[in-house]
Amino acid sequence: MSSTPSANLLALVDCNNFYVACERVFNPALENRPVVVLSNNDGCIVARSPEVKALGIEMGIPAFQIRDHLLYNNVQIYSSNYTLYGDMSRRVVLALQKFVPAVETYSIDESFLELPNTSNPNDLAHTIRHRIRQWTGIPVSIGIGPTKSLAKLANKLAKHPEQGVFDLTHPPHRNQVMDEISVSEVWGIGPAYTQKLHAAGIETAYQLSRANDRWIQKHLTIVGLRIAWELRGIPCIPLELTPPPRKAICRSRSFGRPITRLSHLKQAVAFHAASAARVLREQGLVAACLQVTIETNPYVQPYNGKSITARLAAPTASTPNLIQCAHAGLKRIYSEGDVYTRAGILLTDLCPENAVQTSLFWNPDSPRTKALLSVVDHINIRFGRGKIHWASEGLEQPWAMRQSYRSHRFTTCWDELPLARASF
DNA sequence: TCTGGGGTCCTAGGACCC
DNA sequence: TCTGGGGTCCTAGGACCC
Repeated sequence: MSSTPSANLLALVDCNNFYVACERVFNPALENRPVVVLSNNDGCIVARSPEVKALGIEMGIPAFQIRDHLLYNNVQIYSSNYTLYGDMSRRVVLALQKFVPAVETYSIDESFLELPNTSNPNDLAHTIRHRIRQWTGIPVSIGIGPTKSLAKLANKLAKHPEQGVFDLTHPPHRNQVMDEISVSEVWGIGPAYTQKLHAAGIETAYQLSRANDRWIQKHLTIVGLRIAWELRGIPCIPLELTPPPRKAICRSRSFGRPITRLSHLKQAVAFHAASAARVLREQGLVAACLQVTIETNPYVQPYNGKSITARLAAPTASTPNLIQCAHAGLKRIYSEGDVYTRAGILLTDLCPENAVQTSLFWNPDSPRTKALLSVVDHINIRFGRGKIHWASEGLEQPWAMRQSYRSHRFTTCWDELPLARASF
């Protein structure tokens, strides 16, 4: 991991209502109309346009609970289209790199930038904001501060209409502003910490920054202490310009409909194992440990969730090996009669492929196996994911997730390019 | 009556993020 | 009928060792 001390000012660039913004880029008729994007399986609301927020529809609520409300208000509904959002996110980051060399991609819709000493940070932020909109179609807000936590807080204020950029660099102004902000708005302070802080009479971000270090560490651990220092303007969370090595790869999904048969669970588990194995190979990693999880509906009693962890005979990135291991685990935790709604795979104990001690007698990823997997990966990259897959992933896939309202993969799929019509 | 003490490693669970 | 998914970090406590 390479990290640089944040001596310079930092900016947090956050895409506004990112998933909705991506849909609007390719469908301008959605501008000024209420739009929501649903989670996988069309379950919950995960992105809302400002018009939807104005209707009082909260983030994260199950779509079925407000179906009538959505219909009545003519809200446009989209299934999540991560292929599209991932590609748009990549374009935004590329655009940011045109302005600043030090960019940390923090999430699909947020990046931290280290601002050059020489520039006027506010002018630069306004320029970046304007250009990102022009080049990608995505509106962004930018918060500026001497630490990541302050840049995050500034970004919240930049989200206010007509604002766009907000600067929390200068202490007297900063403290005054922080005293108006609830402590629950601070990055890293969730519901549990908020409750503890309120019980101690700490209500605002400013009060947290002034609280006693020993008290903070005792009740909010070292994590809370770092946040408090950051609010004082002392950098404790470094900018990470190269992503730290992955520690785990998880693939897990609710089913489109409940299933009971072992054969269907085997398909789903093979599908997840194949997907996780593909990520391993993309990143040049192998896994030594695999966990399989299956669950019944947690909202219906009796709930039954089971998982089992197995150590692989040797670290591997081979899809057939991982599927075999996952199936062996699945057989041990499956119980007939249960109605399952979800399955998942977790790969841990990851290490770089070239750092593995090979066995004299058995190497699961032999040159022959690697060549086969490489061909499979190349075909799927060239002709589209899933063009060929392992037979054990199944053909019918009755458990596949619901995606009733997905837009086209406009930027990554030849068959789904946007159409433009011209009339003369 | 009375049962050491210190270190390391691992895991589960809690808390947080987007 | 219908309730997301993928991560990280930290701590406490148990197991184990000498």
